Amino acid sequence: MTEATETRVERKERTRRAILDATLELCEESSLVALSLRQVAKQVGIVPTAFYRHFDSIESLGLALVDESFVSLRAMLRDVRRPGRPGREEPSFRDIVDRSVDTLVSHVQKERQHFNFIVRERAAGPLSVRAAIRHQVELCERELATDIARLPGTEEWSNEDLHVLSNLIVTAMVATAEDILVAAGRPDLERAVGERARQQLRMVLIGAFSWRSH
Amino acid sequence: MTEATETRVERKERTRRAILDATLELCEESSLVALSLRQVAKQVGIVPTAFYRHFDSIESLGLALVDESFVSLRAMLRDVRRPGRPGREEPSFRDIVDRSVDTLVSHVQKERQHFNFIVRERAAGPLSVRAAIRHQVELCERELATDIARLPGTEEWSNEDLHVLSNLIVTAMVATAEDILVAAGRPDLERAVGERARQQLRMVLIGAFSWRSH
DNA sequence: AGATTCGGTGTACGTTTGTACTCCCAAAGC
DNA sequence: GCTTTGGGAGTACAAACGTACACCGAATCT
Repeated sequence: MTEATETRVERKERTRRAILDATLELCEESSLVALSLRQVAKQVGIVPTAFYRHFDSIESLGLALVDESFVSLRAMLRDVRRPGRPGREEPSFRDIVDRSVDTLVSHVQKERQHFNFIVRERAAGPLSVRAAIRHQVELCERELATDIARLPGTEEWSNEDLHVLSNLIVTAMVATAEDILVAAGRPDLERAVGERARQQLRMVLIGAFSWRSH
Repeated sequence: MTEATETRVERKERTRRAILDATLELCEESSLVALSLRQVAKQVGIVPTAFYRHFDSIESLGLALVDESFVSLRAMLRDVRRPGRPGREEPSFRDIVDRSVDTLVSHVQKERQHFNFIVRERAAGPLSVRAAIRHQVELCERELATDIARLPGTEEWSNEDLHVLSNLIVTAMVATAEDILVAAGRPDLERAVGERARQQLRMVLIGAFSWRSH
């Protein structure tokens, strides 16, 4: 118990991780609802019934993966939000857009399995998993709305306006993430998707700001 | 053979329809990849092996449903595109947006199963089904791009610009369709989703047009 | 040192799965 | 009227499924 072997919980955690990883891998070409407990067990290298020591159903496994995936996604959002170089005064829209899209693209590539999982299960997972993902995405929209509210020129937008805009942006970014996943491995395609996302984001922001100012 | 009984092909077509309908119904809470041939057969009321008389796999059944769903969706697009009253000169952006969103909302409600199927299988279906849906959506984007190109003020946009915009619009409309499906049965929510889509579309159009004109 | 906890194993069960095979019989073709 | 055709029924089977149960052995606790 001193330092070398926390082996009991340690080992359990290792198997748990193996289950999560195996599931992410198997989900790359299928979906949670088409996944059997036995497939997961085989991939992990444990006997089927041992699965229950960690999760009591595929569905609760899915909920754990949602949590994990959004931890990773929120880390990305923090990266985007991190203010630019301290010397600079106000980063332009263009700077914000460029950094945001770059962060999204590289993060999706780095955490491909997590994004793949979310995109897939968001539409087709077990009901509770879908609900959990919808909820998390809504939280992201709210966060983005408060970020936008801090931008100069948005002082007198209503909450509803803010949310309409952030919903559109999140929607476009989710779609971009999907396209990056589809384009995976073809660097030219990936760059095209990123460039398109940049243009779209700029367009949306221009539209939002020039609309609000009548 | 005169008129009363085209019964041979007629009957076959009837069973085929029953299979398609049963699949759409079963897919409402699951997904093609989690669907078994036997479930479908039971729902239809035929013996499992009879399924093969009509499709040689769940996957090809899915492809048939994609075709069928997009026939329905294209009918909607024709409705949107149908020009306003002949007397009127130029319908305003606002008119176009309002009619488009209204058409989308009512059509999604009327063809709930088809849209549900597409939204679900687009992300989680068998690979070939996903590819088929992506292809059809791309066709819709191209159609929309040529529609936009006919609008006054877009004369010197590049093809790429047109496609970036139409991609954004289609993305937003797909997301709106998803939200309508989630909101199904709660009329106030449904109206809110429609209203949000209207605002977003207007925003996007304003952004696109004021961006292009420097 | 002895008792306990618990992650993992092995066996066993009743279901459900996809599919191969043979058979049936009414509509279609001759 | 006899033959052909083809959608559907029925039987059959090996494989994979979720899960219940008894069991094991090493890390943990007392």
